[in-house]
Amino acid sequence: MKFTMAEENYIKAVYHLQHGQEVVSTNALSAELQTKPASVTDMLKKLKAKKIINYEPYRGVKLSAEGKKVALGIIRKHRLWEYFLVDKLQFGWDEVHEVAEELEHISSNKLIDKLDEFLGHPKFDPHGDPIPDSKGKIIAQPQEQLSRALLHTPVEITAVGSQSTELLELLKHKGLQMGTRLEVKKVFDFDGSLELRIKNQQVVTVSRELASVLFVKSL
Amino acid sequence: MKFTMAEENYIKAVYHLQHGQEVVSTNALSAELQTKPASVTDMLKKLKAKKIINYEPYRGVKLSAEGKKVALGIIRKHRLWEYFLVDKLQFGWDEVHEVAEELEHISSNKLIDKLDEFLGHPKFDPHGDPIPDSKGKIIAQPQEQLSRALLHTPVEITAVGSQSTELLELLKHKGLQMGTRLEVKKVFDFDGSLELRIKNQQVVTVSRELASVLFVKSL
DNA sequence: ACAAAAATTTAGATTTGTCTAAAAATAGAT
DNA sequence: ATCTATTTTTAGACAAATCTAAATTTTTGT
Ligand SMILES: [Mn+2]
Ligand SMILES: [Mn+2]
Ligand SMILES: [Mn+2]
Ligand SMILES: [Mn+2]
Repeated sequence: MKFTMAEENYIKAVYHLQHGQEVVSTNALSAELQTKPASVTDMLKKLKAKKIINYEPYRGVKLSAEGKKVALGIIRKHRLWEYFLVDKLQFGWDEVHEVAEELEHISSNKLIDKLDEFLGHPKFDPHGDPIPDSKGKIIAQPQEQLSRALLHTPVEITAVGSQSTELLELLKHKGLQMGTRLEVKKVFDFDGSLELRIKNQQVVTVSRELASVLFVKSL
Repeated sequence: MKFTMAEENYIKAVYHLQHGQEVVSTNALSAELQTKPASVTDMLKKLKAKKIINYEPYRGVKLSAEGKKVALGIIRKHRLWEYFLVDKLQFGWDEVHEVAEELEHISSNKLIDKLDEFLGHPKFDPHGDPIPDSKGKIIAQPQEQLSRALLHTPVEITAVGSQSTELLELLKHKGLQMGTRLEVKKVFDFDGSLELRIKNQQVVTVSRELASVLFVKSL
């Protein structure tokens, strides 16, 4: 089945918001997509008619099996294009999300499979998020939040929990990026802020908010 | 100024149809874009309001200076993406037009300039058409039709005058492509068909219609 | 259990891009 | 010069995606 750009953006948003949640609310979609709740309701009816979502009025929404497949296809495109932009075109990892937001809607499947091959079948995008394969299989990575990491234990940043320019600007300023190695020196109970030592470098302080959207793995 | 996908497709169509012609007719646009003449009229009013075209009812349409700039920007994107698909992703030159038709609408200028650099600033697309530079400058290639080439004179195919699958299928079958060297052995007055000797290879016959959309340069 | 608050849906309108059918203008032929 | 055929525009309608305002349903707090 074919989908419009608007439909694809809704499908992807339901997928992202569904993580952890049982069902996704109209308001959550409205906030995510920057549209009014009334517009969301209209689209949910349409996607229900296409059997992409399970939806009952006032009861929230979930992707159908078919809907999950479609979502993973869009996410695959999004992340492969992001990888391309950073790896081949030398974009900064904080500049690619907007562009990929458009590129993910190019319809050709042949294109995306050839791109995948050209890039060497990358497993993770520049933000550390796993890239689904052509069958829609995705690596479920056990994500450990930096805010829960053990003290004095070397870890490496493997993913960030948001693509907002604001977050990426802050990370760049603090000298943090994908693959940065560090350890937590101290956690302050008053505000939840953390003091980190970046491998062989300076000590930086990060807020509770920041530490909760940074994911790490132990080394 | 920003343009919708539909607007961009109209602007590009006017540019292409304008070649040679003084003005472009509503019907010509209707045929090129596969829409009804009434729809074309509506869009022409909109583009006139945006000062992209010069248009008077019943008098035909021409691009304004601004419109030409916009058209060249879209064509630049289209041809760079075609080059990328053939050169980096190993697409056949007959498979890229449809995909580029979508990719040309990705808005980021930074993307297209970085792509240009990545590709090594190519001057011609896979069909032999010149690629405008970032300022909109385009090489005006003196195109010599094969149907007008001198007998027994070695020439090289430099461009094809259409992107239709039908044409490209025929060329593939005859063993003709960009850069193929050949000479015209004979022209038959009855139907305008030509007998060609492909460099160091077999002799093939091509119709008048085919010879008129193949462009060559003398060697 | 019920009233108030919050969330969601419905109703009706708008924009964009398209269509069909009918009217108007232009071009072509005698 | 006039009639006819062709081209083009206008008028009115429709689907997609959005909005605002109002109605409805669900949730929450006492
Ligand atoms: Mn998108
Ligand atoms: Mn990403
Ligand atoms: Mn196009
Ligand atoms: Mn081309």
